[in-house]
Order: sequence, then structure tokens, then C-alpha cells
Amino acid sequence: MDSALEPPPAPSTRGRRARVFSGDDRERAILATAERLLGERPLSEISVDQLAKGAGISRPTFYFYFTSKEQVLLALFDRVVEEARSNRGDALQRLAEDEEQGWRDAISPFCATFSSHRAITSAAAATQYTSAAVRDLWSQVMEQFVVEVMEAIESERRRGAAPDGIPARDLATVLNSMVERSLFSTFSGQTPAVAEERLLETLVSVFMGAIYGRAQE
Amino acid sequence: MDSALEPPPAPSTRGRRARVFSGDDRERAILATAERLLGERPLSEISVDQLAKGAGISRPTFYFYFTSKEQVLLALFDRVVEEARSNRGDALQRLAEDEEQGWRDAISPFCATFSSHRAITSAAAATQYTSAAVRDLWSQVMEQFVVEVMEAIESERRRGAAPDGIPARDLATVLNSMVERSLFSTFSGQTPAVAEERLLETLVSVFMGAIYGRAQE
DNA sequence: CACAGCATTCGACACAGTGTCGATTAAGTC
DNA sequence: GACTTAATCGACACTGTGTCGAATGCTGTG
Repeated sequence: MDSALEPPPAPSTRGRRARVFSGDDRERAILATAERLLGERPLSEISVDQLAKGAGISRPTFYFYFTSKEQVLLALFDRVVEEARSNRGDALQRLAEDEEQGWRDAISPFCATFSSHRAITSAAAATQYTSAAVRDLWSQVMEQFVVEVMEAIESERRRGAAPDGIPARDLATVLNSMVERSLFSTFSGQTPAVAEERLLETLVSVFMGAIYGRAQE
Repeated sequence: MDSALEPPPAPSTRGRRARVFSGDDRERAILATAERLLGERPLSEISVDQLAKGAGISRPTFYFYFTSKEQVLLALFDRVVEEARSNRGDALQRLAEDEEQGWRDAISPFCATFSSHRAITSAAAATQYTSAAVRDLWSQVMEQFVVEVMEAIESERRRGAAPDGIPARDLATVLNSMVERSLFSTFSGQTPAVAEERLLETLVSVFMGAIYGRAQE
């Protein structure tokens, strides 16, 4: 089972491609192969040839669909990012009801998305250092989370629930860095790392202390 | 200015070069070249040939000194780690006098070391994903810091200065992840990142809140 | 001083991976 | 049936890695 697709998919009639495989099929096969292989080894140890073979095409044909293997990862990661965005909910809008539960509900879907696509997210985190395109997408995603957390902190301070302190943007940034790095450590089995089942509670605890806890009085 | 060391006597271009440098000189020249080039671009964009040329030797000769370019980074990083260890001081032993100042003094040398060797530490952080040897050394270093922070937290809890809560080891781990990732973001100029001059205060503030701050009572 | 042995050096090779070009095929269009 | 276009791949040029074996000079011994 080297090929991700076997011969006869129903000759669906969309468009004008009743070829053996349509271009879309091939593109999906490449993406599926990449996701499978990323579960086994990092992108740096996966060659374009292996992606092509896995999708049942030759190496030059791969370049008909993607300009590099990094672009494949980018496409996969893009889908994960979309999923994360649609899952994120409005927990941060309901902090006034129950602060701790609100933060937990805000962080949780982030963890869940990372967890269920750990091969892709881990690869994306690692490939930041190699590919500018991946780095840009990653930092755009992080920027969005930082802004959301920052606004939530400011809102909590305005309503008097959280004390003033260091700039909300700075606080949101380091907390976000903590979540990012901790998720990566835990889900890629590094040492030291927090056990998966305690990670969410640990992160929520630091958020609570950092945002609401008044340092030594 | 390609060669890190110029041969004092001008030997004939052709044929074997006269032995003007000892092996130690050459090894140092390779390390110096690597450090210089890492200031300009990541390790993945530096070839063995460029390291060799920079040290005034041919590519095969490079392999007489190091088995790969990752080993060069490992040697550089090892020296930084030693420096960090010798600079770390005993601030965590003096938390009882002034908690906030104690944590600041404990985190500060860590920041300083990272800062003054940012090319090497950034490269080491990035190369974790490529090289198992670098990853092992890095996680060994992180493990040491986590243990020190964990013991300090436990000590603060014992003396009643900090409330009990989540396991000290877990707390120490995520705080360490935060420091690591924040330093990396800031010193490699990523977005989002905290400005260098506010980073230490921001980190200390989160430490104080997470360790001493009682979440909502 | 000769010469053996060791440290050091590099040319040349084999190999793996990347990215491109041009020719070729087959599907759909007119 | 000729034309167009999406899709395909063989072959090539190139970059980088790691190894081998043959030089070359230095150092110490007799």
C-alpha cells in the first residue's frame, strides 16, 4: 500500500476531468500522503520523491501541484488553522460569569485542535525555522491569539476583576508563548514536559495567577 | 575576508599546504566561522563547504575535525551552556529575603547568556528539530532549570510564602517553557514578541502571579 | 641524517535530493 | 478530425553530503 489512491474513483462529473484521476484527486493524495508521513518522521526527512510516490505520481509531476514540500505543509497547516478558528468559540466574552471556567474554555479548543492534528502542528512549529512562508502564517496565527487574550485582559481590568500591572499586550504575549511551547513539548513527547492530562489545568492555573493574582502584598 | 585566519608565510598555491596551523587552531577557526555565519543565517543555510572555506581548509578536511555541521553547533552550544551554568548564581536560595528580587536575579542571568550568544542559542533551539544530539543536550539543560525552579517553589510553599496548588514540577515546567519561547521570540525578532527591555519584568511578573498569587478567592 | 610513524590535507568519487525543460499523452472542445 | 489544454514523466543540471585513498610534512628515534 504505497499509493494513497487505488484506480477507479467514480468518474464524478464536476468540471471537465473524467481522466483516470483528476488534478484535485492528485492534490488530495499528496496532502494525505504528507499527513501520513508526518506522523512518522519530520518534514526534513521526507523527500519530494516519497510524497510523489505515495500519491502515485512521479517527482516532476509533484511540482505541477506544489512548488515545494514546504508548500504542502503550508496547505495542511492552513486547514488546521481554519479549524482552530472555527472551534474557538466566545469563551472570552463570558469571563464575567466565571473567570476560571472562561479561560479554561478559551484555551481548551486550542489544545484540542493541536492535539488532534499534532503531526501537522508539530511539523509547522518545527518548519518555522526553515521556511519563511510557514513562519509568516504561524506568527499571523499567534498574533491573532495574542490580540484576543490582550483584549480579554484589558476588559477584565476595566471591570475591576483584574488588577492593573504590566502592559496587557506583553502579558498576553508571554502567556501565549507558554501555551505554544508547552503544547509542543507535551504533544511531541519531549522532556521536560507536562503530562497531557494535566496540561490544561496547569496552563489555566498560570493564567489565573498571572492575570488576577496580585503579587506579594 | 573569507578566511578566519590567514597563513603568515605565503605557501605555494598548488600542492599540499605547509603545516602552519595546529589542529587546535583549525578547530577554533571552524568554530569561529560557524559563530560568525550563524549571526547571518540559520544553520540549514550554511554548508559544510562554507564552514571549511571560512576556516581556510577544504571540505574533506572539515570532517577530520567534526562529523557534521550539527556537531559544530553542539560544541558551540556546549560552551554557552557552561557559561550559563557558571553565571547562574544562588538567587533562588535568597527568595526569603525578597521574593520578587530573588526571581528576577534568577531569571536575569539566563536572559543575559541567551542575549549575548543569541546566534548560537537561537540556532540550537531551531536545530532541535533536526538533530537528536542537539535536542538531547537542550532538554538536559531545560531539565536542570525545571528542577531548580521546582525545588524553589516547593521551598516557598514549605515556608508558607506560596500557596499550595498544582504540582510544583508542572508549574516549573510551563514557566520554563514560557521563558524559553519568549527569549527565542524576542531575540530572533519574531512577531509577536515582547520588547527586549520589558521582557525580564514581564516574565518576573508572571512568575510572581503564578507562584504566589492566589487565584480568585 | 635517514626514515618510520603520525597528524593533517585534499582530489576524486559515489550518492541523494532538488528543481526545470521539453516532449508526450489523453480528454474535452469546436 | 484538428485543436487546446491539463497532466505526466524522462532526462538533465546543479547543490550538498560523506568517504576513501593517496599525498605531504612534522617529529622523534637510532
